[in-house]
Amino acid sequence: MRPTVHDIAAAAGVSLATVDRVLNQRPGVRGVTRDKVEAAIREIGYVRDVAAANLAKGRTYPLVFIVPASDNSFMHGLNAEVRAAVARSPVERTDIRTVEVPAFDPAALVAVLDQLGEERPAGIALVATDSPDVREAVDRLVQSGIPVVTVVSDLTGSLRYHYAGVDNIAAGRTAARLLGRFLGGAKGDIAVLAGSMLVRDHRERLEGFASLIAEEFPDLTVLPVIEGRDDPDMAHMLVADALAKRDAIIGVYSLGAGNRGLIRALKDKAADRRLTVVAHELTAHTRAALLDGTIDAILNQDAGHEVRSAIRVLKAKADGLSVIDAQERIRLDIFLKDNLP
Amino acid sequence: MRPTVHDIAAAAGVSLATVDRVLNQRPGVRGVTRDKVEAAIREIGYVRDVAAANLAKGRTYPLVFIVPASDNSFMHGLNAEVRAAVARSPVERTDIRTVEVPAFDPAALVAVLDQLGEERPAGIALVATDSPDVREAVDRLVQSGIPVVTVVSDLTGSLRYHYAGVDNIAAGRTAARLLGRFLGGAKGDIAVLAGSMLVRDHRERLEGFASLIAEEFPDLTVLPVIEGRDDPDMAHMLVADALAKRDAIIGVYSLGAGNRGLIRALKDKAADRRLTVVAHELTAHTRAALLDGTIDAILNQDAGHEVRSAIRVLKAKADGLSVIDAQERIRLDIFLKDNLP
DNA sequence: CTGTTAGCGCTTTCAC
DNA sequence: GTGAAAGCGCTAACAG
Repeated sequence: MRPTVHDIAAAAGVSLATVDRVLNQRPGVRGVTRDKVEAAIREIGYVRDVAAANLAKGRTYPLVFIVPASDNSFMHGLNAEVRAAVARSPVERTDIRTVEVPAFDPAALVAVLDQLGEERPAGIALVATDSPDVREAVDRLVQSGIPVVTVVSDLTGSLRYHYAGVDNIAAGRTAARLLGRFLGGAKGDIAVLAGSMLVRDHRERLEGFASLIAEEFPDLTVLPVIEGRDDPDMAHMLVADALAKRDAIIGVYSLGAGNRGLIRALKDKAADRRLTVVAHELTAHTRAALLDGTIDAILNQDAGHEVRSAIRVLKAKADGLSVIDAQERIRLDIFLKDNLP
Repeated sequence: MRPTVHDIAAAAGVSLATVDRVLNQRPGVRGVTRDKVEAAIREIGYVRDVAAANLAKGRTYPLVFIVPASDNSFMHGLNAEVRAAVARSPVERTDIRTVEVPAFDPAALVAVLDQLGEERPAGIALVATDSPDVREAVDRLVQSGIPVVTVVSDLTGSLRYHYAGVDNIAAGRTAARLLGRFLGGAKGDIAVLAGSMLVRDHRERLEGFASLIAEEFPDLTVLPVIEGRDDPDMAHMLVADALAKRDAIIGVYSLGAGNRGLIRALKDKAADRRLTVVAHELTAHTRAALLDGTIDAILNQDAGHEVRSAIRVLKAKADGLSVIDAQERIRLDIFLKDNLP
């Protein structure tokens, strides 16, 4: 049988209450007593039973998920995953609420964050829009004792506790190598479609992509980025336009969302020429396009994993527990036609 | 506040003990009473607090992990992950023991399985060697009430409860497409290195690989498979031999373990010719080879994920709980130089 | 500062 | 068949 608080109490010659105070670093214990108890804990090899502790506390953790109100499949998927987590929350002693904010709008995000500072939930997860104001708002929250984790897009330089998302520079580089190798030494232009350079994930993907192309595929030219604001219609228009104007385009890298529009534009052109295409985010649309050959490879981040990970990390933090690092690493999935889930 | 057993008892006008009997489908309750309680449970929307239940039961789950005693990095890694799980087990109310069996030896595996039938652990995870005897031994266990899950290599047609591993046919097809596209339409032979055709995972990878090459890359010829028994030295010898004999080899697919030997053979030949290589399993050796350009892509299964998943599934089964399917899907990781963890 | 006591939600004797 | 009561390991009032 594992040692319990009773064993510690007996070994240290104190009461349960005192053991509990030491265990939870609560005040009201003399230094000597504390030392005695701590020694007993160590000698006896005690490990706290978190389940029992949580049962006794009867506490549930109010968590808040802030997600952008973007009308694209990726964000819909992310929302669905958060809802699934909400459905599971009674079992997990969490009480999750979601808040929608306009996409790419730092001011709106700051307003929500500041308001949450009043509410004081046990933790906050957000898809960060990268701006100094947001960074400051997050830092205020953290300093007031509310742990914050970023999901999908990070906020480096801030005090956020954790980032549940992929390494976007690596993602860009991976896309570049895939595109370069699939093109097999051909010479030509590459069109890049992004959502907005305001979010860090998109900026980083572009950066990684451009640098690897420059380093290893000098015959390829990366054209100026097209910003489609993750909006299908806008993406369609801009890509169609680019393809019409530029005959030298032999490949496309779509690093944001709104791929529905991209795919439409590619199909319009299908008769004219065969492009090699790498896109981000597996959705119903990109999946179909991968299967029918319009897209050659899809890079993906598992939104479900990101949401579950963010929650696990926030909960562990609240419980003062550690997590399994490997389990919280969000990997970059590469999907070809053959390994779709 | 969530409804508890007390609420059910009150609503149904019975005692806690009776509610508990109904909840755990134990005998000793009249049909009428049972119905009354079940109605109350339904109306009140009760969900059992598993943590509390487990606390009261004080039960821990004895689980057994059977792993092959293969001397290659992948199996070492798998072993390490099992040990890590063992280290975590006090916290998770599991009591995990590992048993080593000789690799590719159905008889030895059967002996161990039969012996475990006596011991009656709460669940068994094994890396299956595919043979009718093993299948029967597993079926005997399952029929005697011990849930069994397969890890890494499956045992289809058996009564195993779950498989924690990748889809190996898809893995083979993915390797084929990657190799085919990287080779960019070249004509030549492809050497295939496997461990043994006795394990299902290797057979399936080969099958997927050969079929996709045949379908989509008719200019490539898949040579008869080389069986290196996942042994570095044996692999080295056989591959070196094949490369020396066959000048038309332009690509290599290594679908098993023992890549240390393969890499050595490839490096010996490095001066002569540039091969395109896809290998399975990310280890210190394959990682280095990917970075230095000896290997072009690595397909991987996350052993840590497999082990954790097997345990979660077994535990959930023992607790009568359900799992999050997406979380238990073991994906095929594709690593290029740029997205290594 | 320290100890006593009564639970958290569930299971499990042991009576009736 | 059914119920009362004790207890799993921990926390939280409330006394002293």
